[in-house]
Amino acid sequence: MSGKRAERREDLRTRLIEAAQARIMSGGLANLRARDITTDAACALGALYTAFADLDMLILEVNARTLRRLDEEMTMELAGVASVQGKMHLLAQTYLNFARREPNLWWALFQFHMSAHKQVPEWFSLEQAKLLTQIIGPLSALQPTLNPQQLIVRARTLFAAVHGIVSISLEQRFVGVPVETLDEELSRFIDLLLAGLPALGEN
Amino acid sequence: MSGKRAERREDLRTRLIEAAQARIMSGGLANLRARDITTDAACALGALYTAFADLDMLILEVNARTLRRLDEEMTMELAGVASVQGKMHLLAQTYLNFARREPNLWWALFQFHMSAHKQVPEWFSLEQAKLLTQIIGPLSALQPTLNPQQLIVRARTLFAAVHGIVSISLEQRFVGVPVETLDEELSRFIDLLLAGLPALGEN
DNA sequence: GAAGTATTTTGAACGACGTTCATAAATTGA
DNA sequence: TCAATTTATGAACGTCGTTCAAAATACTTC
Repeated sequence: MSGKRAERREDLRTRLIEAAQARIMSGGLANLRARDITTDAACALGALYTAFADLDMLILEVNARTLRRLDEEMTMELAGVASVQGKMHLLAQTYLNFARREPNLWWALFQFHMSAHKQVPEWFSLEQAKLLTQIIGPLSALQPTLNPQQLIVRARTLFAAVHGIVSISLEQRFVGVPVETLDEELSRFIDLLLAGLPALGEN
Repeated sequence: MSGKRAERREDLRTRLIEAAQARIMSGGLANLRARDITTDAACALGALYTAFADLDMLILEVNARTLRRLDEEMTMELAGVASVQGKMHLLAQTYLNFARREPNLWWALFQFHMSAHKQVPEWFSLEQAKLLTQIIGPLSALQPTLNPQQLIVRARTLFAAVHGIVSISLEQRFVGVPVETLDEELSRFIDLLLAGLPALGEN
């Protein structure tokens, strides 16, 4: 029976992913070690390379999980909200809260770059695209003249702006800037976007 | 004569910084190797650690140079511009152009995180703060009711937003989003900010 | 169920990395 | 000139991701 084989193999993959996730969560991507992961997952060092092509691919799986959880959380939060303004505020706040609650896993999403010339798998790109879809919903109401392609570009721009604000604040890159007022500052920023986006017209 | 000593020491530091800068420029921070740097600088491997505490401190020197050049470029570009709107547009465009022209050096500014529990030196934080100052100038005209501390926070927010847009676009994190229209998209975004900031009032 | 074959698991070994340090070379002061 | 002191050197160390021959396990056939 080859089902047993696949089952054991899948179990190993799951253990490795969960061990890696726990390690990233507690120590950050920079302190992730193949030997620690395999020890935690109770398997040999070499076993990692029977389940994944290399450490990068394992990290990518953890990142995919993180993206999925972020996406689910946004879907949950957005469920009971009717107004476009409320949705936009909630998307930004949920993003900020997620980053604050799980900073290391969130950081891993962006610290990670595919090494050498290996391509990011398509399934991961699709996972990323789902995040943009969350924004496109309310955005299309604010800028109804944009076509689908323009909506994607605009959604990416808005996501990037919010992400930049959240990330530069959380990593405390600039000294002497308080991190406590970030919620308020981000909310003001969304207000600014909400006020300005309709005026952008067909662009 | 101890002047000779200091002179030779400073010469070594300069050679190492320039070698590291060239290596980062051509291969990115991820492919920077201590052995490559010392070979290029025509000194022994151990010499690096007589001139700098470790590789991180050398990278920090390169990043400081990059920050200075970016700051100088913005000062130059802003020289002949009178209108607040023009200044804001120019700051964003200059930032984008710099990132496009020297992507690896620009990336190194943000990829780099001080390892372990070592603190970023004060002289580097001051160099970073100068970037914000460029924004505070025109910003204070747009929001004259903000006090100096509020201006710093707001300037950081605007910088972070623009940086997020530039970085996520340039690293092409989201597939299927064209990078050609980035200038136009960024300019629209600045328009949005310029239209909305005065309306934010005293916040 | 035993024997033979195929698959999987293992961890020692490899090469590359940042960093250190005993030693060699160079410089200084008398 | 020569001893004292400072500086430069690169072999060696510990750690990392990754590989691979060998051992262990699973499967097939009789």
